[in-house]
Amino acid sequence: MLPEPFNHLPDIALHRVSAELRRTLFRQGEVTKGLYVVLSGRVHLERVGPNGERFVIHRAMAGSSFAEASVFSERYHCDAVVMEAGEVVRIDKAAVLAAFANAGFARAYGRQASRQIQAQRQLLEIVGIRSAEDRVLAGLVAGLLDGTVVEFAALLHLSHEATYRALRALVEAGHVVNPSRGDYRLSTAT
Amino acid sequence: MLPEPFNHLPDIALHRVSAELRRTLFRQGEVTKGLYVVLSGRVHLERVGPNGERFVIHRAMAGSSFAEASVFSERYHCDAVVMEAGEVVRIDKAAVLAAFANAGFARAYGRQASRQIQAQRQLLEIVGIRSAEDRVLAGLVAGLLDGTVVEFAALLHLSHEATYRALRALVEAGHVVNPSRGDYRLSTAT
DNA sequence: CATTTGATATGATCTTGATCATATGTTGCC
DNA sequence: GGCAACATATGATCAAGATCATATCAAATG
Repeated sequence: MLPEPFNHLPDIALHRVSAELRRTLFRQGEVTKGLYVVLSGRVHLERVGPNGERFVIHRAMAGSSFAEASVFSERYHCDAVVMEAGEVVRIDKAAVLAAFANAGFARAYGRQASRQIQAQRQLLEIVGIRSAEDRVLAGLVAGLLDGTVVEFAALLHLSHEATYRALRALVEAGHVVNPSRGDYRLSTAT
Repeated sequence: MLPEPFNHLPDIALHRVSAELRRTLFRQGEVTKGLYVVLSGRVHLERVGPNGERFVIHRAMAGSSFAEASVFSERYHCDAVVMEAGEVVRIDKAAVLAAFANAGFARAYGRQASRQIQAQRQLLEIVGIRSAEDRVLAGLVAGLLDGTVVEFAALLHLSHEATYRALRALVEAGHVVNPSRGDYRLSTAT
């Protein structure tokens, strides 16, 4: 099943695409067909610099969509390369454009988009915090530590070593409690 | 005039709010009234930690909107504080929700939102690049240097000194040309 | 025109987090 | 049980960028 809001769309608009490792799904400059949803695997969006340098613009993981903006533009502005084989679905741009006439779809789209924007803004502010300790604390307040510390560290753009040390320092400062190995949470007291 | 897509909305939905310095427009936990557009001045969204630490979640500048997600939720999840006096407009959530029934508004919203998401994803990837030189180069490729170098540096979460040095190094390496003081652009040749 | 403000630019120093290394704990698997 | 893979955890070293300092240049202001 597709994630919101794309589950509102008719099946006719969906196309399973083969996503074997290293395959390029579309290239910068090509005419847009639509957006994509990653059901499993990973896809990188890359932009090519004037001298051929490749920059990763986005890493799409299972459950997320990419190239949403292509629905509103003529040409893709980056390349999409499969970094881990999996299932990927393409959704026709015409179908999405048409679906905006449906208020249910439109609201679902708006809800998803505004939440994502909010989350990204927050993350951008957090990764902008210089001090590892402050950054980790902000990440905790934002509720970003739900999986492993390693994942949390990657999200914060910190090495996991620095993250462990910051967590330890926060525990010693009394801001965080560490009830058991690998379990960190904000201390409610003081 | 309001920025897209909010210029599609009827005037009745708009309310000018007084935005003098330090004023709090809404607080975490309050019932949502709607989203806001900053016409001039600056507004910070702040989240308060369990021990009263304040974290900036977002800095809304002239021409941008904030609290868009409040349209889809019951309560504000952060505080909004005016950091620089200016003109701020509130837009009723009911009006926005209703406007999604209008395909023109819905598409305009979708276009704006998807572009913003794309831009933020790209910025998140760029600020995640450790090396100052690579980060600056990626920023240049992304076309982020349109204003001053100081603004560019802030966007990249780099000190402006480090940014100037990276630009100098890129010029010396032949990746960037510096035709005149303060003017940097990617070199097209080799 | 003199002054102020902010951007550009670069040098010197120092702090901090990246990196490398190592050890233990936990989980799943055959 | 033994092994592999990975998360947790912490120590040591080092490089890179932050910070502080200083100078020049440009534009705006009175």
